[in-house]
Amino acid sequence: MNTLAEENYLKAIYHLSLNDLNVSTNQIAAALNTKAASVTDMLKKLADKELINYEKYQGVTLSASGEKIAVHIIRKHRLWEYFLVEKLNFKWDEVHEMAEEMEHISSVELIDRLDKFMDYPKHDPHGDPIPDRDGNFKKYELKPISGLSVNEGGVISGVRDHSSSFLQYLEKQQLTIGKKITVTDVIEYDNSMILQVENATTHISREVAKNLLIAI
Amino acid sequence: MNTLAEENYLKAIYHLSLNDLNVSTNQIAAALNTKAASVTDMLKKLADKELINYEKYQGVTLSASGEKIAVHIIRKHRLWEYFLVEKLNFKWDEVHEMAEEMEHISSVELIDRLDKFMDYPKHDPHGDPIPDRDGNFKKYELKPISGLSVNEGGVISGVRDHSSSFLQYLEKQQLTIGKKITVTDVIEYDNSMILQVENATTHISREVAKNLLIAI
DNA sequence: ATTAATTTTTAGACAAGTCTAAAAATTTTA
DNA sequence: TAAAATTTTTAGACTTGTCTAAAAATTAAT
Repeated sequence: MNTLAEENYLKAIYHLSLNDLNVSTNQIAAALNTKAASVTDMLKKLADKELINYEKYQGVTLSASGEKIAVHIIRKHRLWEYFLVEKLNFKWDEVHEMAEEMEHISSVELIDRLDKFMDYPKHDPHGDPIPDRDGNFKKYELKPISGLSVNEGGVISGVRDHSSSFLQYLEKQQLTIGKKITVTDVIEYDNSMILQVENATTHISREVAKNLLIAI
Repeated sequence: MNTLAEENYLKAIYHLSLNDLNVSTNQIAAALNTKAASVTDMLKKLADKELINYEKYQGVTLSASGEKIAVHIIRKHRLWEYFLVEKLNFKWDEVHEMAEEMEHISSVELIDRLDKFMDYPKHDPHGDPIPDRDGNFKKYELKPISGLSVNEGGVISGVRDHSSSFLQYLEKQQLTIGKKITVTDVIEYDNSMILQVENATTHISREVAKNLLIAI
């Protein structure tokens, strides 16, 4: 088995790999709130275990086995988040920290039974897809609302910022997963947007629009 | 917060304290599968934090705050065990190791909601009482079957050995929590016992009888 | 009541994971 | 394309929790 620290590094590298093919030491340090020197030390260990492909100064990618572990951790994280919201009635902005701890519970059988208990949910409370026990999940495309023009719209299906302050803001504006929105106006000056959300109208900044995703 | 190692020491000291007023270094080392020297080191740290009362060579007791932490960990352990058996359909002999990991999840709110979700169970799958959120629970008396004479009996309410081999054996003999038993014979030679268990008859060794508990 | 056996503590070492400060490599800029 | 800025790595140190070996304290035995 891998240590807690190793699991957190693999997960961070996985997430960063979605944006950049090669992940840099500094990116990892920022994501894990640690120092570049510490990251270099850990990268050597992960490379020794063949969980990453690492060449000095060139950044890293996950190996097949490293990615498998990362995806399994993400599966656990998202299933526990679903459990916390659907069974224990937490709000979507309250569950991330708890799931950060729970994702390290090791039993595979446990997580498979939890999956079955909840009837194999496909997405977590933030719209992120939940990998199945083999690590497969649709990496289906989402795009930020910021790319839409007037009269375009779609169904809110995910977020790029998982911070509780952002999620609380969305909740208050009724901008939650599954809601249908249409862009009614784009303010040229600051690129903010007026949205029609079911019966209501909301004005959101470009910053918010960039972090709010709809299905393509 | 306390580290994983600290939590495990507090829990071990709590369990050992049920049998002996003062817990020795060697007892702790045996319980945690570690060396006496390591235990001494940790006892100093716990004493610095005022979680235990410790005087060199004299063994330890938990302080009020140490006991509170230990009981809370036990609460979490037993609630997770209940969850695993009642919601995820694990067997009573399969859940201990998983609960050993889950008991360290820190959120108090999570465990209180889990408690509510399961409708405030009073006992875990092995008959051990579950402390409430304030740490209160009936330390009601159980006694081993080995102390019974012919024609005496009671309801199976707990076990002293939580090993999966023992639990599997009991399961096979139908000697599970809630079953009513009566001693029909005691073999003088080896102190083994013949039990009437509902419609069946079973012959158990003294070793088993000492680890199987009934309500007084 | 000494000696012997056992238990517990101390001393010194090691692995994991982190840090700061400085050196080396890479990238950017002029 | 050489100097400047940035990024990454190395070197050495610190903390936590563990270990072995040896010393000290306690308990048991003759």
